[in-house]
Amino acid sequence: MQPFTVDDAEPTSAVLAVSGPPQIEVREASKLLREVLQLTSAFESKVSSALSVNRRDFDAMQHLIASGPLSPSQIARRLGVTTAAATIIVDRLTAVGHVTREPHPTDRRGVMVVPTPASVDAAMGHVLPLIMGVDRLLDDFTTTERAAITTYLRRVAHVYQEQLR
Amino acid sequence: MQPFTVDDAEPTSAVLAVSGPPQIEVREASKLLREVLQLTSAFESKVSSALSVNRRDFDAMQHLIASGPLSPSQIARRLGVTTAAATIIVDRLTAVGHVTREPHPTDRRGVMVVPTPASVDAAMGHVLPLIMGVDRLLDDFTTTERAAITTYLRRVAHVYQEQLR
DNA sequence: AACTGATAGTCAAATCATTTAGCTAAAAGG
DNA sequence: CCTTTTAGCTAAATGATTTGACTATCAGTT
Repeated sequence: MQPFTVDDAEPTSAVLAVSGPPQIEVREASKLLREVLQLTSAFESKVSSALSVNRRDFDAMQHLIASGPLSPSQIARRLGVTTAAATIIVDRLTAVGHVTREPHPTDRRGVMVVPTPASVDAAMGHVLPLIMGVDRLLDDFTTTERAAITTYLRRVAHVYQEQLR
Repeated sequence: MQPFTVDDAEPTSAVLAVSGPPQIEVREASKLLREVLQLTSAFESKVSSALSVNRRDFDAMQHLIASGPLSPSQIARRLGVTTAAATIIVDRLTAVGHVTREPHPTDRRGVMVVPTPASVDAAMGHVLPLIMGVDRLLDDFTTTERAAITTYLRRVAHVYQEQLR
């Protein structure tokens, strides 16, 4: 059995759906938000294998691309792993040429992990169409609609942050 | 160094931000969407450890809770792992009492993995406040605003699906 | 300048998670 | 029946992460 088939066109055998899912009723928008979450995960898996790295290493790459050079400890903090793990992640990324280790200019203990331009470009090639495609959607809405969408998302983020403490 | 600190109140040393992040300009909403994605991941990690399971096993639980009893192969398909991995996931979930293995009523090869009511309740206790908190946000918008939000999310999902082929 | 405590990065060994490959039993379709 | 497919499992191999060192450096005290 190989992993990663995304179908799930399961018959589900509606007859057997005794003790089925508990019915939590939420609105369309809430369901769609959840769906986008799932799709993101699938998308990132796809890009990861396109760049020949595992999900975790790609996650590190995303941070490096979004924020520029980071130290191994910063990477560790952002990914929620130990610094030992970060060392190994940087080892793997270095091995495939996605990053280089540069000496930290002022702290001689430190290391700066710098994404290579070629890899940034490669990653961008996969990710930009999505980012831009999503951003362009906003053009089809009126100013007030756009404002509502932004406010909604800001509040969603806020609810998440609340629940995170 | 322990994992999972969520702060990242890094000084970032604005001076050193030479070769900084490439500036891809997108609108507020797009950034917020990305932020919600990150927060979701943090939230799920938190709930996972509250339920004493790893992220993957919690992912399986989410599917079981959302869809009701599933076979190990269905779990494997949904998580994108091998059926061997699914066996082990179900082993671990069984060990901590989150699921039971029941014989499939009609297929004697098959197994139904059933989430235990207590664990469903426990998981719901963590997840429902978030789900409901997010869904309630919609009440503060007008009908047309709500429609815009829903349409936006539907289209976002669509763009993701496009990029997934 | 010399001490102390914290921080940065790494390594080796142990632990945990997943895949690969192979196996048995049962179902499904000629 | 007979063949092929499907479901689930196991054991061994591989991968990934943590734990617990250890060294070098930094930053603040005195």
